[in-house]
Amino acid sequence: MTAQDTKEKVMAAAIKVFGQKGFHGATTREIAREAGVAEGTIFRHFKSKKDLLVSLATPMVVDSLIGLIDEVSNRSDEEIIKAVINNRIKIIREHMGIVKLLIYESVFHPEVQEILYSNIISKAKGVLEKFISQRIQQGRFKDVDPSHAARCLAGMVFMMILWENVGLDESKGLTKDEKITQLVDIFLHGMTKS
Amino acid sequence: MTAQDTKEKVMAAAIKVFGQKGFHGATTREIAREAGVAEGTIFRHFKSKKDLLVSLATPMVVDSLIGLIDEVSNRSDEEIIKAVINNRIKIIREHMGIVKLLIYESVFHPEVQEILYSNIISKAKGVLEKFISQRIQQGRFKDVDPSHAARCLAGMVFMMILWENVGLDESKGLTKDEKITQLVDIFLHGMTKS
Amino acid sequence: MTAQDTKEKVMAAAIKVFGQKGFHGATTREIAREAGVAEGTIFRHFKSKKDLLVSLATPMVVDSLIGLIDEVSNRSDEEIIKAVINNRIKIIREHMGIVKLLIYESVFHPEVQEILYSNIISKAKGVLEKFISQRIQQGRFKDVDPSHAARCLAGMVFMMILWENVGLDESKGLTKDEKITQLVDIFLHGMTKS
Amino acid sequence: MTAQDTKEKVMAAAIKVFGQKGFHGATTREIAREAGVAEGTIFRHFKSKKDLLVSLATPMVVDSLIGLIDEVSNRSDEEIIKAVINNRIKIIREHMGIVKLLIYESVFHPEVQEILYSNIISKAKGVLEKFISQRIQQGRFKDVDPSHAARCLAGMVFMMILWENVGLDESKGLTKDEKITQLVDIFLHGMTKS
DNA sequence: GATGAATGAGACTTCATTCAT
DNA sequence: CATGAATGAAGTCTCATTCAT
Repeated sequence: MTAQDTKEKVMAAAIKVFGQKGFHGATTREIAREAGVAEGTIFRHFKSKKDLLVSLATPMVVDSLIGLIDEVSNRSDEEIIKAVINNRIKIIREHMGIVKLLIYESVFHPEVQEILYSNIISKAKGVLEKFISQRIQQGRFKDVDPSHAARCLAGMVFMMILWENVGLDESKGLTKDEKITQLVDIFLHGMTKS
Repeated sequence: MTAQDTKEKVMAAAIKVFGQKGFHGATTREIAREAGVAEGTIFRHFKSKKDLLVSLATPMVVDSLIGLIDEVSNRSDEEIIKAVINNRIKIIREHMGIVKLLIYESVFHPEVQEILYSNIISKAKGVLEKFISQRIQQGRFKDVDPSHAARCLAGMVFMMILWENVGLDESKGLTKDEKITQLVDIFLHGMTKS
Repeated sequence: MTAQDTKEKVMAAAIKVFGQKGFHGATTREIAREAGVAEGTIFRHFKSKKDLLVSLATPMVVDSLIGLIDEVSNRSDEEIIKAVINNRIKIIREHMGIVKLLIYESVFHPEVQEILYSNIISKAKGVLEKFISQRIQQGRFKDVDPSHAARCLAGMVFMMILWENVGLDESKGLTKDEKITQLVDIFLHGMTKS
Repeated sequence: MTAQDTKEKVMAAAIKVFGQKGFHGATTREIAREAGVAEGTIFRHFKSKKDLLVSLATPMVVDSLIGLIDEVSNRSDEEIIKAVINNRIKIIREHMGIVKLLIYESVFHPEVQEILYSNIISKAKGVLEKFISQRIQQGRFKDVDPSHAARCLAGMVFMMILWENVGLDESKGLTKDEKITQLVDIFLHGMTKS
């Protein structure tokens, strides 16, 4: 077992326990137990509990977010946006624990917010923004603020996931796919009947 | 100074301190100091720190949410939705401390989530849903799931506010009003140029 | 409602609550509630919680303990001792709450011990001692230390009651009367078969 | 210094401080100071203050109580009973602090009562009961309830110790040995002169 | 005299962090 | 490097007692 292995075991355990209990709710004891190491070992690899939290925001989710648009750029708007959304949803679902955690803690820990924003959100938003800007320049989208529009779309998606995750989602009729289809349709063509 | 006054002072202080530090980050000592009472006094009025948190979710925001739709029902869709959104934003901005608090704490405290949902969200969503359902029946909106559509709109608004509040909002050009206008336009007519 | 009434209500409540929870386990709040008065009222009548405890040891049980021997002095030893025991048991049962309380608190509160001893026990023991001394002088009892003998008898009775009260008394066969009969028989004639 | 050593130091300190002040009267701070450890250390070894109390009832007194009768079984009744009593007295005197404590707390903590009864009292009483039963079967003791008789003897002894311990024992004349002799004599042959 | 809200010292307990092994 | 016992500051909460009404 190398030192790096130990470090990764601790980080994996931290994601799990932080994700379930939040930063303050989690104890180093529980993280250590989950990782199968002694409590002291954590502090060999991370200066403090907070340092451990911050370290989680850096490399993890980021890498799978990029290099998506190009592969699909010759399809229809609807297909592209759906692909982006599906990719995002997949990532968020896979990493729900840490995503919830980072969002939550970012409110109270500015450094987490900073990392969250610059590493994850700005990149994700950039992908959408670039796409929207293109379409506006091509005259195919209305002349709205691309950043604002990207956030509108992100907001719809995010709330959809939030709602599912809350366990209070009573919209019985729609499958996940139908929800995404309707959502994209609203974004592209609005609610008003032509 | 009546007992009720004291209780309210404590609640006001709790909103402030919880809002700044989060539930775990806040200490009863600081809340007491902020309220100008002894620490023990808090526990005359609230069984525990958590009870204090939960009590904040109950009466506060809820009451100003209702009785809005009827007054404006003979205006255009755009005006109605804008009115709803503006009303909601005003309320959220006024109570930003507690709203942030409740949303964030609801992630780790199921009872807060429950209260938040049943007291605040479900009512707010109901207003929108009813309106959307009407329009669908009148054949003026597409036949989407009203609950889902309402959540899409709410998501856009919510993320807009979130973004403003995070202090990372770099969208230079748009005033708040313009943002709402664009947002409602996207919701009603979509991104695609006719 | 006179001041004296209030004081007595508080004392009665204190006997009950102290008896159930012990001195430290009882709270003035609960005593006040049990007495149907405000918490502050207790301190109008008693300097402190401990003062309330001590006040309970003084007048209550004492008075019914005396004036017994003379009335029965021309009966048999067995009858006399049984009469004394039954009288004592009756009193203890009637006042079980406070008796338990005083005995137990006397372990950690010397002043309660002092009061318990001088007001209650010494008088009760005196009755037995005087009787035993008489019998020794008459040559009908062995020449043992009367005080010691009295304590032996008291110990037997006391443990019998204690045992009953603990709820772990598994001696199925014997009625209370038979137990007393056997006990007195042991005291008077011993275990050894003639 | 092993973990076990620390645990034992804490238990020893707890016996001392609980014994002096009672469960509620003792503070974990004082126990820690007495044990020479930090307050937090107590809670590494015991879940709570009450857990510490309960742990004291388990192993301590019990082990020295057994294996006594057999060694002396070919002596006279008087010698046997005296041996039992002396053994018991020795143990109780050695552990007076904890014995007082457990008796006291057992009144208010049912789990302590349970432990006290099943671990200590039932075993001690069993020794006596078995002996008395034997004698009854052999026709050497009267046909009384052995359990009841054992409690009578125990009551005499217990009150004798209690009295000594109270510091109010004014029986000047008798040595401890004489007291035991008289006590056993009363139990075996009663008060009545043959 | 009675009330009960307020007090604040101090109780028990948790937990991130250190350090000798 | 890893361990885990020990630490002690800091947290929540209790409760006897006071005092303005």
